[in-house]
Amino acid sequence: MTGRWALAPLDDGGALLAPLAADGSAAGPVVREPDLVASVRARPGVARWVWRSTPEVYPRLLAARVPVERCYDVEAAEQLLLGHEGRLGEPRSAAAAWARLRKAPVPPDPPARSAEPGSQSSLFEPRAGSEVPFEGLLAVYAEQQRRHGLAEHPGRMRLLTAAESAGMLVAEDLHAAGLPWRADIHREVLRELLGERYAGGGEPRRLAELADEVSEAFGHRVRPDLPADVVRAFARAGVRVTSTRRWELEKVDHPAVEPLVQYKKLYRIWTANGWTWLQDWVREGRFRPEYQPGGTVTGRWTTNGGGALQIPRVLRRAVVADEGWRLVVADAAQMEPRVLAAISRDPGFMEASGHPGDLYAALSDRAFAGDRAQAKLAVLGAIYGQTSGDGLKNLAALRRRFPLAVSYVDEAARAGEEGRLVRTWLGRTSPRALGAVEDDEAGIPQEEEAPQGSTPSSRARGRFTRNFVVQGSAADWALLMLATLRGATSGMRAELVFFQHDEVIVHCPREEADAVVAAVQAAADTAGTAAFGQTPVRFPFTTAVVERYSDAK
DNA sequence: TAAATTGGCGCC
DNA sequence: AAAGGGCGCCAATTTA
Repeated sequence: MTGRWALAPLDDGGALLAPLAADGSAAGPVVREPDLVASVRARPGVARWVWRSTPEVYPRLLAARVPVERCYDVEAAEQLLLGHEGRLGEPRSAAAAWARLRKAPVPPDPPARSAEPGSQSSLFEPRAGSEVPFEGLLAVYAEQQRRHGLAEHPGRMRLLTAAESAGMLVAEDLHAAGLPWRADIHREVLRELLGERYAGGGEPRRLAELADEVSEAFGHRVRPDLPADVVRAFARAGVRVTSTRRWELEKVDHPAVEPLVQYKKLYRIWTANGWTWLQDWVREGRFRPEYQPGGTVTGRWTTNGGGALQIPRVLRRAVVADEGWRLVVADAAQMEPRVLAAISRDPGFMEASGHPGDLYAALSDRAFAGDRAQAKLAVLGAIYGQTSGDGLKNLAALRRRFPLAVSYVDEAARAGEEGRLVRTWLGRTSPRALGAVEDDEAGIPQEEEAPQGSTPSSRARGRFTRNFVVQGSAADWALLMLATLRGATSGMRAELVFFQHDEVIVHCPREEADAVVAAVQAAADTAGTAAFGQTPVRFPFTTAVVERYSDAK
Protein backbone atom coordinates (compact mmCIF):
# COMPACT_ATOMS: atom_id res chain seq x y z
CA MET A 1 0.00 0.00 0.00
CA THR A 2 2.02 2.93 -1.24
CA GLY A 3 1.31 6.11 -3.10
CA ARG A 4 -0.94 8.93 -2.04
CA TRP A 5 -4.18 8.74 -0.16
CA ALA A 6 -6.70 11.46 0.44
CA LEU A 7 -8.06 11.77 3.94
CA ALA A 8 -10.81 13.85 5.49
CA PRO A 9 -12.04 13.80 9.07
CA LEU A 10 -15.69 13.32 9.94
CA ASP A 11 -17.42 14.93 12.90
CA ASP A 12 -17.80 11.59 14.69
CA GLY A 13 -14.07 10.83 14.70
CA GLY A 14 -14.28 8.75 11.55
CA ALA A 15 -12.75 9.48 8.19
CA LEU A 16 -13.26 9.33 4.46
CA LEU A 17 -10.34 7.93 2.50
CA ALA A 18 -9.44 7.34 -1.13
CA PRO A 19 -6.32 6.17 -2.93
CA LEU A 20 -5.06 8.58 -5.55
CA ALA A 21 -3.60 8.10 -9.01
CA ALA A 22 -0.56 9.96 -10.26
CA ASP A 23 -2.64 12.64 -11.97
CA GLY A 24 -4.50 13.33 -8.77
CA SER A 25 -7.71 11.52 -9.61
CA ALA A 26 -9.14 8.87 -7.31
CA ALA A 27 -7.62 5.47 -8.00
CA GLY A 28 -10.22 3.51 -6.12
CA PRO A 29 -13.51 3.83 -4.28
CA VAL A 30 -13.99 6.26 -1.41
CA VAL A 31 -14.17 4.38 1.86
CA ARG A 32 -15.66 5.48 5.14
CA GLU A 33 -14.01 4.23 8.31
CA PRO A 34 -15.02 4.79 11.94
CA ASP A 35 -11.73 5.98 13.44
CA LEU A 36 -9.42 8.39 11.63
CA VAL A 37 -6.46 7.62 13.84
CA ALA A 38 -6.87 3.87 13.30
CA SER A 39 -7.23 4.39 9.57
CA VAL A 40 -3.89 6.12 9.34
CA ARG A 41 -2.22 3.69 11.71
CA ALA A 42 -3.41 0.81 9.57
CA ARG A 43 -1.73 2.25 6.46
CA PRO A 44 1.93 2.75 7.36
CA GLY A 45 2.99 2.41 3.74
CA VAL A 46 1.18 5.49 2.46
CA ALA A 47 3.84 7.73 0.95
CA ARG A 48 1.91 10.97 1.33
CA TRP A 49 -1.37 11.83 3.00
CA VAL A 50 -3.39 14.41 1.14
CA TRP A 51 -5.66 16.49 3.34
CA ARG A 52 -7.33 19.84 3.47
CA SER A 53 -5.46 21.26 6.40
CA THR A 54 -2.66 19.92 8.54
CA PRO A 55 -3.79 21.69 11.74
CA GLU A 56 -7.17 20.04 11.31
CA VAL A 57 -5.89 16.48 11.08
CA TYR A 58 -2.34 16.08 12.27
CA PRO A 59 -2.61 17.06 15.96
CA ARG A 60 -4.83 14.11 16.77
CA LEU A 61 -2.41 11.77 15.01
CA LEU A 62 0.45 13.33 16.88
CA ALA A 63 -1.38 12.93 20.17
CA ALA A 64 -1.91 9.25 19.38
CA ARG A 65 1.75 8.93 18.33
CA VAL A 66 0.84 7.74 14.87
CA PRO A 67 3.75 8.66 12.61
CA VAL A 68 3.10 10.71 9.49
CA GLU A 69 6.11 10.94 7.23
CA ARG A 70 4.72 13.18 4.53
CA CYS A 71 1.59 15.04 3.73
CA TYR A 72 0.18 17.36 1.11
CA ASP A 73 -1.72 20.28 2.57
CA VAL A 74 -4.29 21.37 0.01
CA GLU A 75 -4.88 24.81 1.50
CA ALA A 76 -1.19 25.58 1.87
CA ALA A 77 -0.70 24.49 -1.72
CA GLU A 78 -3.64 26.62 -2.84
CA GLN A 79 -2.04 29.67 -1.31
CA LEU A 80 1.24 29.02 -3.12
CA LEU A 81 -0.42 28.23 -6.44
CA LEU A 82 -2.60 31.33 -6.27
CA GLY A 83 0.49 33.37 -5.54
CA HIS A 84 2.35 31.83 -8.43
CA GLU A 85 -0.57 32.65 -10.69
CA GLY A 86 -0.53 36.26 -9.53
CA ARG A 87 -3.84 35.88 -7.70
CA LEU A 88 -2.64 36.18 -4.15
CA GLY A 89 -5.58 38.05 -2.66
CA GLU A 90 -8.15 35.42 -3.63
CA PRO A 91 -9.56 33.16 -0.91
CA ARG A 92 -7.34 30.16 -0.36
CA SER A 93 -9.62 27.75 1.46
CA ALA A 94 -10.39 24.41 -0.13
CA ALA A 95 -14.02 25.46 -0.11
CA ALA A 96 -13.13 28.54 -2.15
CA ALA A 97 -11.02 26.51 -4.57
CA TRP A 98 -13.90 24.08 -4.98
CA ALA A 99 -16.28 26.94 -5.62
CA ARG A 100 -13.98 28.41 -8.27
CA LEU A 101 -13.83 25.01 -9.93
CA ARG A 102 -17.62 24.79 -10.08
CA LYS A 103 -17.98 28.44 -11.02
CA ALA A 104 -20.02 28.90 -7.86
CA PRO A 105 -19.88 31.95 -5.59
CA VAL A 106 -16.54 31.93 -3.81
CA PRO A 107 -16.76 32.13 0.00
CA PRO A 108 -14.30 34.48 1.69
CA ASP A 109 -11.71 32.91 3.94
CA PRO A 110 -12.71 32.65 7.58
CA PRO A 111 -10.97 35.29 9.68
CA ALA A 112 -7.68 34.22 11.18
CA ARG A 113 -7.98 33.15 14.75
CA SER A 114 -5.69 34.72 17.24
CA ALA A 115 -4.05 32.13 19.40
CA GLU A 116 -5.05 31.66 22.97
CA PRO A 117 -2.08 31.14 25.21
CA GLY A 118 -1.54 27.57 26.22
CA SER A 119 -3.92 26.09 23.69
CA GLN A 120 -3.44 22.34 23.65
CA SER A 121 -3.08 21.88 19.95
CA SER A 122 -3.79 24.53 17.46
CA LEU A 123 -7.05 23.66 15.83
CA PHE A 124 -8.83 20.53 16.83
CA GLU A 125 -12.04 22.06 15.69
CA PRO A 126 -12.23 23.12 12.06
CA ARG A 127 -13.03 26.73 11.49
CA ALA A 128 -16.47 27.66 10.35
CA GLY A 129 -16.71 28.17 6.64
CA SER A 130 -13.91 25.78 5.87
CA GLU A 131 -16.01 22.71 5.12
CA VAL A 132 -15.62 21.14 1.74
CA PRO A 133 -17.21 17.88 0.58
CA PHE A 134 -14.81 15.01 0.00
CA GLU A 135 -15.52 15.01 -3.74
CA GLY A 136 -14.64 18.70 -3.72
CA LEU A 137 -11.35 18.03 -1.96
CA LEU A 138 -10.49 15.35 -4.52
CA ALA A 139 -11.39 17.63 -7.41
CA VAL A 140 -9.38 20.53 -6.02
CA TYR A 141 -6.39 18.27 -5.49
CA ALA A 142 -6.52 16.95 -9.04
CA GLU A 143 -6.82 20.48 -10.37
CA GLN A 144 -3.85 21.57 -8.26
CA GLN A 145 -1.78 18.78 -9.78
CA ARG A 146 -2.64 20.18 -13.19
CA ARG A 147 -1.77 23.73 -12.08
CA HIS A 148 1.64 22.60 -10.88
CA GLY A 149 2.26 21.54 -14.47
CA LEU A 150 1.53 25.06 -15.69
CA ALA A 151 4.02 26.68 -13.33
CA GLU A 152 7.16 28.32 -14.61
CA HIS A 153 9.17 25.41 -13.19
CA PRO A 154 6.72 22.58 -12.44
CA GLY A 155 9.26 20.44 -10.64
CA ARG A 156 10.28 23.25 -8.34
CA MET A 157 6.65 24.14 -7.68
CA ARG A 158 5.93 20.55 -6.66
CA LEU A 159 8.93 20.67 -4.37
CA LEU A 160 7.68 23.93 -2.90
CA THR A 161 4.22 22.67 -2.02
CA ALA A 162 5.73 19.48 -0.64
CA ALA A 163 8.15 21.51 1.45
CA GLU A 164 5.44 23.84 2.70
CA SER A 165 3.39 20.80 3.67
CA ALA A 166 6.36 19.37 5.54
CA GLY A 167 6.65 22.71 7.28
CA MET A 168 3.05 22.37 8.42
CA LEU A 169 3.92 19.05 10.03
CA VAL A 170 7.01 20.51 11.68
CA ALA A 171 5.00 23.44 13.01
CA GLU A 172 2.69 21.03 14.82
CA ASP A 173 5.64 18.98 16.04
CA LEU A 174 7.21 22.12 17.50
CA HIS A 175 3.99 23.11 19.20
CA ALA A 176 3.51 19.66 20.64
CA ALA A 177 7.07 19.36 21.91
CA GLY A 178 7.36 22.91 23.23
CA LEU A 179 10.53 24.80 24.03
CA PRO A 180 11.84 23.81 27.48
CA TRP A 181 11.35 26.90 29.64
CA ARG A 182 12.27 27.34 33.27
CA ALA A 183 9.77 29.73 34.79
CA ASP A 184 11.85 30.02 37.96
CA ILE A 185 14.88 31.22 36.03
CA HIS A 186 12.75 33.58 33.99
CA ARG A 187 11.45 35.12 37.24
CA GLU A 188 15.00 35.39 38.49
CA VAL A 189 16.00 37.33 35.38
CA LEU A 190 12.99 39.60 35.71
CA ARG A 191 13.83 40.31 39.29
CA GLU A 192 17.44 41.13 38.44
CA LEU A 193 16.48 43.43 35.61
CA LEU A 194 13.26 44.99 36.83
CA GLY A 195 13.41 44.61 40.56
CA GLU A 196 10.48 43.95 42.79
CA ARG A 197 7.12 43.45 41.24
CA TYR A 198 4.46 45.56 42.88
CA ALA A 199 1.05 44.13 43.56
CA GLY A 200 -1.67 45.59 41.41
CA GLY A 201 0.39 45.41 38.25
CA GLY A 202 2.09 48.79 38.49
CA GLU A 203 5.59 49.47 37.27
CA PRO A 204 8.23 47.34 38.89
CA ARG A 205 10.70 49.10 41.14
CA ARG A 206 13.58 49.54 38.71
CA LEU A 207 11.32 51.14 36.09
CA ALA A 208 9.87 53.52 38.62
CA GLU A 209 13.38 54.55 39.65
CA LEU A 210 14.46 55.14 36.07
CA ALA A 211 11.34 57.16 35.38
CA ASP A 212 12.21 59.33 38.38
CA GLU A 213 15.75 59.79 37.08
CA VAL A 214 14.41 60.92 33.73
CA SER A 215 12.09 63.42 35.37
CA GLU A 216 14.90 64.70 37.57
CA ALA A 217 17.15 65.19 34.56
CA PHE A 218 14.48 67.30 32.90
CA GLY A 219 13.56 69.08 36.10
CA HIS A 220 9.89 68.21 35.78
CA ARG A 221 7.66 65.18 35.51
CA VAL A 222 8.07 63.32 32.21
CA ARG A 223 6.50 59.99 31.29
CA PRO A 224 9.28 58.07 29.54
CA ASP A 225 6.85 55.68 27.88
CA LEU A 226 5.09 58.50 26.04
CA PRO A 227 7.13 59.53 22.97
CA ALA A 228 5.26 62.79 22.57
CA ASP A 229 5.93 63.70 26.20
CA VAL A 230 9.63 62.97 25.76
CA VAL A 231 9.99 64.93 22.51
CA ARG A 232 8.28 67.90 24.22
CA ALA A 233 10.56 67.65 27.21
CA PHE A 234 13.66 67.68 25.02
CA ALA A 235 12.32 70.68 23.14
CA ARG A 236 11.84 72.53 26.43
CA ALA A 237 15.42 71.66 27.27
CA GLY A 238 16.53 73.13 23.96
CA VAL A 239 17.19 69.83 22.22
CA ARG A 240 15.37 69.16 18.98
CA VAL A 241 14.61 65.50 18.36
CA THR A 242 12.08 64.23 15.84
CA SER A 243 11.48 60.93 17.58
CA THR A 244 12.56 59.01 20.63
CA ARG A 245 14.20 56.19 18.74
CA ARG A 246 17.25 54.95 20.49
CA TRP A 247 19.72 55.73 17.70
CA GLU A 248 18.46 59.32 17.63
CA LEU A 249 18.53 59.77 21.40
CA GLU A 250 22.01 58.38 21.67
CA LYS A 251 23.34 61.26 19.59
CA VAL A 252 21.98 63.73 22.12
CA ASP A 253 24.09 64.97 25.00
CA HIS A 254 21.63 65.27 27.87
CA PRO A 255 21.52 63.58 31.30
CA ALA A 256 18.05 62.18 30.59
CA VAL A 257 19.25 60.07 27.69
CA GLU A 258 20.94 57.30 29.60
CA PRO A 259 18.10 56.52 32.04
CA LEU A 260 15.62 56.97 29.21
CA VAL A 261 17.29 54.42 26.96
CA GLN A 262 17.61 52.04 29.87
CA TYR A 263 13.96 52.56 30.76
CA LYS A 264 12.81 51.74 27.26
CA LYS A 265 14.88 48.59 27.16
CA LEU A 266 13.48 47.32 30.43
CA TYR A 267 9.98 48.54 29.72
CA ARG A 268 10.01 46.38 26.63
CA ILE A 269 11.05 43.31 28.62
CA TRP A 270 8.35 44.04 31.17
CA THR A 271 5.49 44.49 28.72
CA ALA A 272 6.48 41.88 26.12
CA ASN A 273 8.07 39.14 28.21
CA GLY A 274 7.32 39.94 31.81
CA TRP A 275 5.37 38.13 34.47
CA THR A 276 2.16 38.28 32.49
CA TRP A 277 3.76 36.64 29.47
CA LEU A 278 5.21 33.95 31.68
CA GLN A 279 1.87 33.19 33.20
CA ASP A 280 0.15 33.16 29.82
CA TRP A 281 2.61 31.17 27.79
CA VAL A 282 4.62 28.80 29.94
CA ARG A 283 2.93 25.62 31.15
CA GLU A 284 4.58 22.63 32.74
CA GLY A 285 8.03 23.77 31.78
CA ARG A 286 7.29 24.33 28.11
CA PHE A 287 6.65 27.36 25.92
CA ARG A 288 4.34 26.32 23.11
CA PRO A 289 3.90 28.96 20.47
CA GLU A 290 1.73 28.40 17.43
CA TYR A 291 3.91 28.49 14.37
CA GLN A 292 2.56 29.56 11.01
CA PRO A 293 4.63 28.36 8.08
CA GLY A 294 4.38 30.77 5.21
CA GLY A 295 2.99 33.41 7.55
CA THR A 296 4.94 36.09 5.70
CA VAL A 297 4.91 36.75 1.99
CA THR A 298 8.55 35.74 1.67
CA GLY A 299 7.84 32.34 3.16
CA ARG A 300 9.33 33.05 6.52
CA TRP A 301 7.30 31.73 9.39
CA THR A 302 5.43 33.79 11.90
CA THR A 303 4.02 32.80 15.22
CA ASN A 304 0.62 33.57 16.50
CA GLY A 305 0.85 34.93 20.01
CA GLY A 306 3.69 34.66 22.44
CA GLY A 307 6.19 36.42 20.22
CA ALA A 308 8.29 33.29 19.87
CA LEU A 309 10.45 34.73 17.12
CA GLN A 310 11.37 37.77 19.19
CA ILE A 311 12.56 36.22 22.40
CA PRO A 312 14.99 38.75 23.90
CA ARG A 313 18.50 37.43 24.28
CA VAL A 314 18.56 38.02 28.03
CA LEU A 315 15.78 35.49 28.47
CA ARG A 316 17.62 32.67 26.72
CA ARG A 317 18.95 31.77 30.13
CA ALA A 318 15.53 30.38 30.92
CA VAL A 319 15.67 27.86 28.08
CA VAL A 320 17.22 24.84 29.77
CA ALA A 321 17.40 21.23 28.66
CA ASP A 322 15.82 18.54 30.80
CA GLU A 323 18.01 16.53 33.17
CA GLY A 324 20.38 14.38 31.13
CA TRP A 325 19.28 16.10 27.93
CA ARG A 326 20.94 18.72 25.76
CA LEU A 327 19.97 21.47 23.40
CA VAL A 328 21.57 21.35 19.99
CA VAL A 329 21.46 24.97 18.88
CA ALA A 330 22.21 25.23 15.18
CA ASP A 331 22.49 28.45 13.24
CA ALA A 332 22.95 28.59 9.48
CA ALA A 333 25.98 30.77 8.93
CA GLN A 334 25.56 33.66 6.49
CA MET A 335 22.61 31.94 4.95
CA GLU A 336 21.33 34.75 2.76
CA PRO A 337 24.51 35.56 0.86
CA ARG A 338 25.09 31.86 0.28
CA VAL A 339 21.59 31.61 -1.10
CA LEU A 340 22.29 34.56 -3.37
CA ALA A 341 25.35 32.70 -4.66
CA ALA A 342 23.24 29.64 -5.41
CA ILE A 343 20.34 31.39 -7.13
CA SER A 344 22.46 33.82 -9.15
CA ARG A 345 24.91 31.12 -10.23
CA ASP A 346 27.67 33.72 -10.06
CA PRO A 347 30.84 31.61 -10.45
CA GLY A 348 33.03 33.70 -8.18
CA PHE A 349 30.38 34.12 -5.52
CA MET A 350 29.60 30.40 -5.60
CA GLU A 351 33.26 29.59 -5.31
CA ALA A 352 33.61 31.87 -2.29
CA SER A 353 30.51 30.23 -0.80
CA GLY A 354 31.97 26.80 -1.30
CA HIS A 355 33.82 26.84 1.98
CA PRO A 356 32.41 26.23 5.41
CA GLY A 357 34.48 29.12 6.75
CA ASP A 358 33.62 32.78 7.04
CA LEU A 359 32.01 33.87 3.79
CA TYR A 360 32.67 37.58 4.22
CA ALA A 361 36.36 36.89 4.72
CA ALA A 362 36.38 34.77 1.56
CA LEU A 363 34.65 37.54 -0.37
CA SER A 364 36.93 40.25 0.94
CA ASP A 365 39.95 38.22 -0.15
CA ARG A 366 38.56 38.27 -3.64
CA ALA A 367 37.23 41.79 -3.99
CA PHE A 368 37.95 44.03 -1.03
CA ALA A 369 41.66 43.65 -0.42
CA GLY A 370 40.93 41.68 2.69
CA ASP A 371 38.59 44.24 4.25
CA ARG A 372 35.95 41.97 5.70
CA ALA A 373 33.77 44.76 7.08
CA GLN A 374 33.55 46.43 3.69
CA ALA A 375 32.67 43.16 2.01
CA LYS A 376 29.90 42.52 4.51
CA LEU A 377 28.44 46.00 4.06
CA ALA A 378 28.49 45.64 0.32
CA VAL A 379 26.71 42.30 0.39
CA LEU A 380 24.07 43.41 2.86
CA GLY A 381 23.59 46.57 0.83
CA ALA A 382 22.99 44.51 -2.29
CA ILE A 383 20.50 42.26 -0.53
CA TYR A 384 18.61 44.99 1.30
CA GLY A 385 18.78 47.72 -1.28
CA GLN A 386 20.97 50.23 0.43
CA THR A 387 20.36 53.77 -0.70
CA SER A 388 23.22 55.67 0.86
CA GLY A 389 26.44 55.43 2.76
CA ASP A 390 29.53 53.33 2.39
CA GLY A 391 27.61 50.27 1.33
CA LEU A 392 26.67 51.97 -1.91
CA LYS A 393 30.29 52.75 -2.67
CA ASN A 394 31.28 49.19 -1.99
CA LEU A 395 28.50 47.89 -4.14
CA ALA A 396 30.42 48.99 -7.21
CA ALA A 397 33.37 46.86 -6.21
CA LEU A 398 31.05 43.95 -5.56
CA ARG A 399 29.46 44.38 -8.97
CA ARG A 400 32.82 44.36 -10.74
CA ARG A 401 33.92 41.14 -9.14
CA PHE A 402 30.57 39.34 -8.86
CA PRO A 403 28.47 40.70 -11.72
CA LEU A 404 25.91 37.90 -11.88
CA ALA A 405 25.18 38.05 -8.16
CA VAL A 406 24.58 41.78 -8.18
CA SER A 407 22.64 41.80 -11.43
CA TYR A 408 20.36 39.09 -10.03
CA VAL A 409 19.14 41.31 -7.22
CA ASP A 410 19.26 44.42 -9.40
CA GLU A 411 16.94 42.72 -11.87
CA ALA A 412 14.61 41.76 -9.04
CA ALA A 413 14.60 45.39 -7.92
CA ARG A 414 13.87 46.59 -11.44
CA ALA A 415 10.98 44.13 -11.68
CA GLY A 416 9.52 45.56 -8.51
CA GLU A 417 9.95 49.15 -9.62
CA GLU A 418 8.16 48.32 -12.86
CA GLY A 419 5.31 46.62 -11.03
CA ARG A 420 6.21 43.10 -12.10
CA LEU A 421 6.18 40.06 -9.82
CA VAL A 422 9.24 38.17 -8.69
CA ARG A 423 9.65 34.60 -7.52
CA THR A 424 11.90 32.69 -5.20
CA TRP A 425 13.96 29.87 -6.64
CA LEU A 426 11.23 27.35 -5.93
CA GLY A 427 8.45 29.62 -7.15
CA ARG A 428 6.97 31.41 -4.16
CA THR A 429 5.77 34.65 -5.66
CA SER A 430 5.63 38.19 -4.41
CA PRO A 431 2.26 39.84 -3.92
CA ARG A 432 1.23 42.55 -6.30
CA ALA A 433 2.11 46.09 -5.54
CA LEU A 434 -0.64 48.08 -3.93
CA GLY A 435 -2.41 49.99 -6.65
CA ALA A 436 -1.31 47.63 -9.39
CA VAL A 437 -4.15 46.58 -11.61
CA GLU A 438 -4.35 43.42 -13.63
CA ASP A 439 -3.94 43.46 -17.37
CA ASP A 440 -6.66 41.32 -18.91
CA GLU A 441 -4.55 40.02 -21.74
CA ALA A 442 -1.47 38.68 -20.07
CA GLY A 443 -2.16 38.96 -16.38
CA ILE A 444 0.72 41.37 -16.15
CA PRO A 445 0.19 43.97 -13.47
CA GLN A 446 0.36 47.58 -14.46
CA GLU A 447 0.67 50.66 -12.36
CA GLU A 448 -2.61 52.45 -12.07
CA GLU A 449 -0.99 55.76 -12.71
CA ALA A 450 1.19 56.13 -15.74
CA PRO A 451 4.70 54.97 -14.82
CA GLN A 452 6.54 58.06 -13.64
CA GLY A 453 9.96 56.49 -13.63
CA SER A 454 11.32 56.49 -10.15
CA THR A 455 9.03 57.47 -7.29
CA PRO A 456 9.62 56.90 -3.60
CA SER A 457 7.01 54.16 -3.65
CA SER A 458 8.44 52.42 -6.72
CA ARG A 459 11.86 52.50 -5.10
CA ALA A 460 10.44 51.02 -1.92
CA ARG A 461 8.80 48.37 -4.04
CA GLY A 462 12.15 47.66 -5.67
CA ARG A 463 13.83 47.22 -2.31
CA PHE A 464 11.09 44.81 -1.33
CA THR A 465 11.38 42.63 -4.45
CA ARG A 466 15.18 42.79 -4.29
CA ASN A 467 15.11 41.39 -0.81
CA PHE A 468 12.21 39.05 -1.56
CA VAL A 469 14.14 36.82 -3.95
CA VAL A 470 16.93 36.30 -1.43
CA GLN A 471 14.99 36.15 1.82
CA GLY A 472 12.35 33.99 0.14
CA SER A 473 14.79 31.58 -1.47
CA ALA A 474 16.52 31.30 1.89
CA ALA A 475 13.15 30.39 3.38
CA ASP A 476 12.76 27.77 0.62
CA TRP A 477 16.05 26.26 1.64
CA ALA A 478 15.27 26.40 5.36
CA LEU A 479 12.00 24.59 4.76
CA LEU A 480 13.74 21.77 2.93
CA MET A 481 16.37 21.62 5.65
CA LEU A 482 13.67 21.30 8.31
CA ALA A 483 11.83 18.63 6.37
CA THR A 484 15.02 16.62 6.00
CA LEU A 485 15.94 17.06 9.63
CA ARG A 486 12.48 15.97 10.70
CA GLY A 487 12.94 12.76 8.76
CA ALA A 488 16.40 12.19 10.16
CA THR A 489 15.34 12.61 13.78
CA SER A 490 12.12 10.63 13.50
CA GLY A 491 13.91 7.48 14.60
CA MET A 492 15.53 9.17 17.59
CA ARG A 493 14.24 10.44 20.90
CA ALA A 494 15.37 13.89 19.80
CA GLU A 495 12.69 16.52 19.24
CA LEU A 496 12.72 19.71 17.23
CA VAL A 497 11.71 22.39 19.70
CA PHE A 498 12.43 25.73 18.06
CA PHE A 499 12.81 27.25 14.62
CA GLN A 500 13.57 30.83 13.75
CA HIS A 501 14.37 31.62 10.10
CA ASP A 502 17.93 30.26 10.04
CA GLU A 503 18.21 28.66 13.42
CA VAL A 504 16.90 25.41 14.81
CA ILE A 505 17.02 23.93 18.30
CA VAL A 506 16.80 20.20 18.90
CA HIS A 507 16.23 18.84 22.40
CA CYS A 508 17.76 15.41 22.78
CA PRO A 509 19.26 12.95 25.26
CA ARG A 510 22.93 13.71 25.85
CA GLU A 511 23.96 10.54 24.02
CA GLU A 512 22.17 11.60 20.86
CA ALA A 513 23.72 15.04 20.64
CA ASP A 514 26.56 14.09 18.28
CA ALA A 515 24.19 12.29 15.97
CA VAL A 516 21.87 15.30 15.95
CA VAL A 517 24.72 17.67 15.10
CA ALA A 518 25.64 15.43 12.18
CA ALA A 519 22.01 15.20 11.11
CA VAL A 520 21.69 18.98 11.07
CA GLN A 521 24.66 19.43 8.78
CA ALA A 522 23.56 16.57 6.59
CA ALA A 523 20.11 18.14 6.32
CA ALA A 524 21.68 21.44 5.32
CA ASP A 525 23.66 19.80 2.53
CA THR A 526 20.71 17.76 1.34
CA ALA A 527 18.52 20.85 1.30
CA GLY A 528 21.14 22.80 -0.63
CA THR A 529 21.17 20.26 -3.42
CA ALA A 530 17.44 19.61 -3.36
CA ALA A 531 16.60 23.29 -3.55
CA PHE A 532 19.22 24.64 -5.89
CA GLY A 533 20.62 21.62 -7.72
CA GLN A 534 24.30 20.79 -7.91
CA THR A 535 26.27 23.90 -7.01
CA PRO A 536 29.56 24.39 -5.19
CA VAL A 537 27.73 26.39 -2.53
CA ARG A 538 27.86 25.02 0.98
CA PHE A 539 25.47 25.78 3.82
CA PRO A 540 27.42 25.33 7.03
CA PHE A 541 25.74 25.35 10.40
CA THR A 542 27.29 26.72 13.53
CA THR A 543 26.21 24.23 16.15
CA ALA A 544 26.53 24.24 19.90
CA VAL A 545 25.58 21.46 22.28
CA VAL A 546 24.51 23.18 25.47
CA GLU A 547 22.35 22.85 28.52
CA ARG A 548 21.03 26.36 28.22
CA TYR A 549 20.23 28.36 25.14
CA SER A 550 22.20 31.35 26.42
CA ASP A 551 25.40 29.28 26.34
CA ALA A 552 25.23 28.98 22.56
CA LYS A 553 27.41 31.41 20.57
C1' DT B 1 -16.69 52.50 22.47
C1' DA B 2 -14.31 49.61 19.42
C1' DA B 3 -11.25 49.21 15.63
C1' DA B 4 -7.32 50.87 13.18
C1' DT B 5 -3.00 53.29 13.23
C1' DT B 6 1.40 54.85 15.20
C1' DG B 7 5.77 54.67 17.64
C1' DG B 8 9.08 51.96 19.38
C1' DC B 9 11.83 47.85 19.74
C1' DG B 10 12.51 42.73 20.08
C1' DC B 11 14.09 38.92 16.66
C1' DC B 12 16.12 37.23 11.86
C1' DA C 1 27.44 54.69 12.48
C1' DA C 2 23.21 54.35 9.93
C1' DA C 3 19.88 52.38 6.87
C1' DG C 4 18.23 49.19 3.48
C1' DG C 5 14.31 43.86 3.84
C1' DG C 6 10.82 40.68 6.72
C1' DC C 7 7.86 40.25 10.97
C1' DG C 8 4.90 40.52 16.19
C1' DC C 9 3.68 42.76 20.24
C1' DC C 10 2.49 46.41 23.42
C1' DA C 11 0.58 50.86 24.87
C1' DA C 12 -1.08 55.11 23.39
C1' DT C 13 -3.45 57.74 20.17
C1' DT C 14 -6.47 58.60 16.40
C1' DT C 15 -10.34 57.38 13.58
C1' DA C 16 -14.82 55.53 12.57
